[in-house]
Formats: sequence, C-alpha cells, structure tokens
Amino acid sequence: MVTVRDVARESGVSISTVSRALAEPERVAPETRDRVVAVANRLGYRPNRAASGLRAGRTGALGLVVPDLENPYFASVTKGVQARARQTGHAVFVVDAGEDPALETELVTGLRSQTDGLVLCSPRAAEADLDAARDAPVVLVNLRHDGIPSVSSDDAHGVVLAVEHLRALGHRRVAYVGGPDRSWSDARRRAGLEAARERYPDVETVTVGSFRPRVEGGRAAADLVVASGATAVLAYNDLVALGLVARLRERGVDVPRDLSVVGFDDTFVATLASPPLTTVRTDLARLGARAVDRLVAALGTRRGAAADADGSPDPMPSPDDVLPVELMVRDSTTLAPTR
Amino acid sequence: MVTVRDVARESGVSISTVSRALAEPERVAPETRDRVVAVANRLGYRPNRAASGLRAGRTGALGLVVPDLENPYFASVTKGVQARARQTGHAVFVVDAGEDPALETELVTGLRSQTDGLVLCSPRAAEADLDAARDAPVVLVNLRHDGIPSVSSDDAHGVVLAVEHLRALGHRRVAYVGGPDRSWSDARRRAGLEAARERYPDVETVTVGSFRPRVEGGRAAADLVVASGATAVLAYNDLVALGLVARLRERGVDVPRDLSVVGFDDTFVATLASPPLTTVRTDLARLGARAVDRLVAALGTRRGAAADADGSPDPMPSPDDVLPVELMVRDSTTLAPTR
DNA sequence: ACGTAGGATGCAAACGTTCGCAACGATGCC
DNA sequence: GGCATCGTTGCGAACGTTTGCATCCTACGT
Repeated sequence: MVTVRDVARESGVSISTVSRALAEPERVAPETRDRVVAVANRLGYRPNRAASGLRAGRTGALGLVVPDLENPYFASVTKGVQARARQTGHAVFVVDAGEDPALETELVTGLRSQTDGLVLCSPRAAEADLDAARDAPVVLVNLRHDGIPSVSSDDAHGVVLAVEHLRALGHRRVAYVGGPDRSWSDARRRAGLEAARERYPDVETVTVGSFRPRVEGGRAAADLVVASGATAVLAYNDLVALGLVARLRERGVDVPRDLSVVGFDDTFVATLASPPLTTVRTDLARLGARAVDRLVAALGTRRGAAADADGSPDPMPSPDDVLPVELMVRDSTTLAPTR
Repeated sequence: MVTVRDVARESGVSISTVSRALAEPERVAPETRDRVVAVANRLGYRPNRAASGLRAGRTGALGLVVPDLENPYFASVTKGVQARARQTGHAVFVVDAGEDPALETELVTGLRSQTDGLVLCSPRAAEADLDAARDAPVVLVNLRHDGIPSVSSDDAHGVVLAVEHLRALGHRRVAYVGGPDRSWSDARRRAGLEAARERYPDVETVTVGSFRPRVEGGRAAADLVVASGATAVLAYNDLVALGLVARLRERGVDVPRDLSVVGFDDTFVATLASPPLTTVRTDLARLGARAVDRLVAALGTRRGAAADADGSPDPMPSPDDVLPVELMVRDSTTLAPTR
C-alpha cells in the first residue's frame, strides 16, 4: 500500500504538504502542487479513507435506508441517491429494512456510527425511534417530522389531479386502495382525497383497507373495490395498481372499460403493464438526489465546493422540500361506464 | 462520542481489556467480560469503525457494483447481498455503474480503497480492467474469468430447458433475442442454444442482434422476431420479454397463440405481465448471498465465526460456483400454431 | 514448599491521515 | 534599509482502535 509518506519522499516535500496539495490545493504553491499530484498519480496513491476519517471526523460515507429494494420505487430513489452522492464525493451504504420497523431502527443505529449522515426513505419506524436519530444528520424522504429536514413529492396534489381527471371522465364514485398503516405517504394520499372531496363534492370517495404495497396487495384489494360500486380506483402505488388489474382481469372485469385504474409513482412497471397505467408521476431520481443535496449541505460546506462541473444541485430549498407531481394519462382510465 | 476509554474507566479495566471483551470474548475472564459488556451497553458505546479499520486493516465494508439498480434482476441480487452481508457483520456500498464500462472500472478502483472486498455483478468492463482488480478480494457474479472466484446461474442449462419445453410444444423454429455484447450471460445463453441445437437437431434456432437488456430492447427486437418466421422466442431476460410482448400485441400478434415467449430470470415482473411469463428461474437473492459467502471466506476466517445462529451459509463451493435453474411454465408459451 | 505454566490483564506502539502551530524566506511598505 | 506581513512549508500531536509483548497472579505438579 502506497501512503502519503511515499508520495512525500518521492516528491521531496513533507507529508503535510502532500496532504494539503491533494485536499486544499489553493493552500500550496502551484508548482509544488503539480509535482505532488504527478507523483501521487504515478505511484497510484489512494488516500486511506479510514485514516482520514479517523482524524478528520468524517467518513465520506452516507447511509440510505429503504423498506424494500425490490420495489421499483425505492430502486429508482436509490439510484438517484447513489448518483448524486458520487458527485459529492461520498459513497453510499444501502440497507434494506424489509418493511420491518424494528429492523429499521436497528439498522439506523448501526449505520450512524459509520456514516456522516443518513437518508431515511419512507421510514416505517415509530416516530419515537426517529427522534433518537435526531442528533445525527438525517434527511427524511416521504416523511415529515418536526424539525428534521425532509424531501417528499406532492402526493396530496397528485391525488387531486387524479380525481380531477377521473371526474372529467364522468366518474362519480372513486375508490382508494390504501397502503401500509405506518406510511406517511398513505396519510398524504388520504389527505389529498379529502381535499379533492372538498373541491369536488359531486365525487364520492370510498377507501378500502390497508394493503401491502406490492402486487399481492392489489390482488387482495380488487374484490373489495368491485363490491364498493366504484367506477374508478386510485391505487397506493403502481404495484398495487398492477395487482388490481391482474385480479380484475381474472374476474372478467375489463380495465378500463368497466373500471378505470390510476396508479401512483410512475415507476417503470407502469408503462409495461397492459393497459399502460395512468399514474401520478414524480421524478424519483431527483427525489433521491435532492435528499443527498440537503444532507451534504447539512454536513457543513466542507466538501460542498467539490460539487463542481458535474451536476448542478437544485438551489437549496426550505426545511421541508416538496417536489411537484404530474399526471401521466395512459390507457388504464377512460369514460365512466354509462348506465 | 463515547469511546473505549470511557468504557474502560467506567468498568475499571484497561482499554485493551475492553477491546478484547468485545472482539474476542473468550480471551477475557467471564465476569470481567460481562461487566465490560454491561457498561458498554449502558453508555451506548459504538466502536469507531474508522479507527478500528485503520488499525486492523479492514473496514468492515463490502462493495457491490451493479450495472443498473432499476433492473429488477440486480435489485434482487442486491437485496440478497445486502442481507447476507448484514449477517456477517458487514455493510455494503452499492454503486450503480449505469451499464457504462468506463464508469465501472473507475468505481471499482475507487471502491477498493474503502472496502475489504468487492462483489462485481455482471461486469461490463473489459477483461483487462478486471485483471487490475485481481489483487483485491473480488467475487464475480455472472462472469467467469481466470482464477477469480465467481458465482453464476446455470444459464446455458436454462436455455436447454426452455428449448426442450418449446420443442415439446411442437415448436421447430425458435428465435433468441440477445443481450448486451459485453455480457457474459449472453454468451452463456448462446452457448446453451448451441448445446440445445446439438441435442435437438430438429429444432432450428435463429438469433437476433444484441439489444439493451430492458423493455425498449424487447420492443426493438419484436419485429425482427416476427420476420424471422419463428414460432417461439427466448428473450435475454424478462424485461426484454415484456418489451417483446408489448410490441407484438400492438402489431396484433397474440401471445402465446401466434408466438410463444420465454423470459429469463423470473424477476417479479414475470408474474405481473399478461400473460404471465414462462421463464427460466434462478434464486437471485441466493446468488447474491452466495457471492458474499465466498467473499467473506476469502477475507480469511477472522469474522467467519460470527455467522452464528442467523443464516447458515451454504457449504463452501468450488472456485466457480454455479446455481441451478428451473423452468417456470406460465401462460406465455403454448402449442406451436398448426399450419 | 518451591518452581513453573498458563490464564488474565495492562502497557504502549502502531495504523495513515489531518491540522494547529511555528518557522522560514521573500516581499512590500514606511 | 529595517521591520512587518503574508504566503509556503514542516513539525508533531492527535484521532480511537487493535495487538505484540510484558507482567502479574493463581494454581498446579513434583
């Protein structure tokens, strides 16, 4: 292993100068810097992260906790987080909490000691456990909680857009298939439903239970939706929507002729379904990138300047940051059946 | 921050004893150990990874490089890697190389300095670049290369199974839609095709180009497949299969009546397609877990004993480890059209 | 009863880096 | 021309842990 000493000896300077030449180039004479950098490259010097982290008190690592990596939603967010983190010179520990609140808190405490900061995506943990993480730099995604910075999409507005769309198609009775109980996103969607009902009193809404945010959840919900007499249904997310469609098809209920279906998130599965899903879109990679931006900003402006030519981060937003949504109208919604 | 000194002072022993009590419990007297552990818990002591890594020469972190996190295949493998790594006391840096060979090698070199070992999943990098990583502990997934340990699924056999299945259904002309040029998996599938052709000379096979391993790739391939006159098609993976189905449907070609389609990998999208895909299944989480087992084993038996009650790792396999495949027969394949 | 083996613990050095402080030389100003 | 200032560099300590070695004590064997 080639260390800073080797570079120092080889380029005839002290190790302090080497360290500075690489970390704070402006603090060292240009020709010295060039020489040092050249030698460092020639020898293939890679700074030892552990040593630097030990002395400087930062690890250069971020942590990302998601409920389920196999869920395309979180896969996209993870991708965004990871990409932006690389631009800011951080590596990302990714952990999958398996939708398990207990495991989640355990992972968070474990991760805190080996990272500079954490991104908690759609945490399922109890709010009390969240408080425990307060002293560490944390950014929440899809969950707002007290003074902890957060990034989320404007789910409530997404629901309003969806209801608006369905109403324009003549639907007057719309079902909503709810997601995990603990999920803040689900609460936001329900709030949106409430707002829509106020704005469009002629649209009845009916809510069916709380289901796992996966395909099975949608399958389980399908029969309840049919029984509810709704002519359109808004699903917690795209996977649930797909489960709905699959089960409905088995029962001989045609989508969209007999029942219009709206998904949520516009993950890649939305377009490959048949029919392609009408869904509420958010830029998930941007959601993740934004979370990293906020986290890095919170870590102090130390490495902040390192975000050079690459991606220009969005201008820093207010403590609670809400990304816009957009309704993608595809083939799973159509005119309400005339009776 | 509570350090080993605090624990030492509080429990009336030296810091060496604290370190040992936590790391090598058998080397310290039972009552001392219990006392130390109790104090450590009470104070909420968390060992500083950077310091421990610096001194001990290992970081407790593993790296995982995948071409695309949004691809459900890699999402599943990542999940498996992550879960097993946790059991062995490691955290996992996950990086998405975006199907870009150059970025991939760059990431690998960057990751090497901050991890104990790397899992390279379906590397797209040139083999020469792979050689550069040879001195570090590396396990390859879905790529075999010289003496580097690897884990893969028996893709070639999967292809044989698929062809066998199609032949039994009366198909005599089968198309294969190839994946990325650089992909070793693609080469294995082609080898399987060759083997199948030898075993079943009455089945003609025709190969169409090399496509991106995503839905768009399948869409692009669909028309070529139709023109080829094949009555059945084997896709590089499930996403490609779904793209095929979508495009075929648009053209009025019914699946499976007019054309049978077989996917690969049995990712979760296979079941939510309509029709549900017949596909070649591998246990992807196990693939990832296995890769971690091999990597940890290669790191020496240091922490090996820490894999206690939780998951019992598979018995350690030969240098090149091949996982079995299984054909999942669903609704996208049926009897060859009679003409 | 004495010597010794071995278990339990402590001491102190290292790991590779960063950073406060000081030294040095050169430049500019009065 | 001397003194102050500033830019550039080096010295050495510190970060928190692990670990080789020394030390102490207990208990055993002869």
